[in-house]
Amino acid sequence: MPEKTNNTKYNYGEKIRTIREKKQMTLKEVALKAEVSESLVSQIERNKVSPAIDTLLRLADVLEIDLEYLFQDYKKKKKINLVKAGERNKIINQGILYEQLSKTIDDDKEHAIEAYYLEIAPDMEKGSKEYGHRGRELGIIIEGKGEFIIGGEKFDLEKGDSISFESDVPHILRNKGQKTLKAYWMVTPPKKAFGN
Amino acid sequence: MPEKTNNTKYNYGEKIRTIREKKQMTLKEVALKAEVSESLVSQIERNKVSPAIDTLLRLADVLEIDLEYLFQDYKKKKKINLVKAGERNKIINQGILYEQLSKTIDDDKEHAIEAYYLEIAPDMEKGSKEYGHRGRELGIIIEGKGEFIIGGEKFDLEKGDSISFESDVPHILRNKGQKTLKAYWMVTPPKKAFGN
DNA sequence: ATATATATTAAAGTAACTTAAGTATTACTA
DNA sequence: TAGTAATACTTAAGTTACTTTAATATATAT
Repeated sequence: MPEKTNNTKYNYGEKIRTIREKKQMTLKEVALKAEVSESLVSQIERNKVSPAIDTLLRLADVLEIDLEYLFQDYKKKKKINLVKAGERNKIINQGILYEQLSKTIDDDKEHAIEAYYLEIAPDMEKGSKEYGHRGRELGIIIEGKGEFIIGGEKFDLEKGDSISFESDVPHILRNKGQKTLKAYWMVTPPKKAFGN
Repeated sequence: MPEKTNNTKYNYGEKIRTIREKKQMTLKEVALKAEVSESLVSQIERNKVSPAIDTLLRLADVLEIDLEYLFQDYKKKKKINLVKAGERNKIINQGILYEQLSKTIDDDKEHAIEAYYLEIAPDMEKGSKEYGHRGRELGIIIEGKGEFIIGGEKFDLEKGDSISFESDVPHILRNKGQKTLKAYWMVTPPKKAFGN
């Protein structure tokens, strides 16, 4: 009869144990600081239980790690990702041209930077309705005149201007000129970095 | 007698409820997809319980949010950072011109993207000096011809090419043309380290 | 008013968590 | 070479609390 184990996917138990051992701390020591029982830490590290989030937060605090670390995929390969100018993947969505500057590998979006070259026709706009996506965006205007509205503020953007902001604040980029608005646009980290 | 509530610090319950309502999903719908009871979701959203991490992961998945979002501090100011074309901070270092595309605010290491406009004179090169710099970089060639050497591989770069890679792999960008090599360059700062 | 849908509450269940005892390893002493 | 003690970790049983089932409330609509 097989033993019960949880979360083979992330295996955060082993990660916790590894970190604890690197720090040369004992179960007792960690348990004491986290104000939980020594036994519980042992069980968590061996994936015997699915701890309460409060418990996990306390352990992460004691071990000085981000929760994110425990749930990130380690299949990540340090791939070098070259996209030639003529081979950009192009997407047209609602009157806006997106050219991908980093390849999207099929089964994942593991790029720490998602980058696009954008073309927005006159009077068209690019909006966002992302909730809870922690991250930051940065745009660089290459050509044309734009209007950027974010969190009640309005900015006029011209060639060479660059703007960066938190992704989860609703924002709109609108072409206010006569010509096509061209820009580079970057998002980091990509959406859905972990937790799926 | 005051009601029992957990996690006043992060208040992820309210966040979950807010996101669910924005997505116009019902408790039942979320519960069904996450394979937990409707009742439990209700209790979690009102901070009545400290859910198991597995439960929380399922909810995050259904709502398409990062766990991290639920536990980030909201004291962070979501600063909007506009740099006008003519007002870029310029740095010249070893024959290379760097123009900052995002302002560096003193106490703030929170910029997820550090961006530069680069100009490299013929035969000059830009190397990576910093070791253990975790994170990712992305470059876009605007003009000129370059040679990019990373981890034993060599790439020829031309106008419009973009390349991204892990920062901690030693790399060199060299101008191999007759004209000035122009590029945009982006760096994501490292996350909180662990164990070292 | 009846029905339907959404959210909360109460109870019973099950699993996380604690306490306490157990094993194993290491170290010290005779 | 034991023999004892101390340390680190695991296991077992009891307690707490998360989770579910089912009932109740509340609003909206037919």
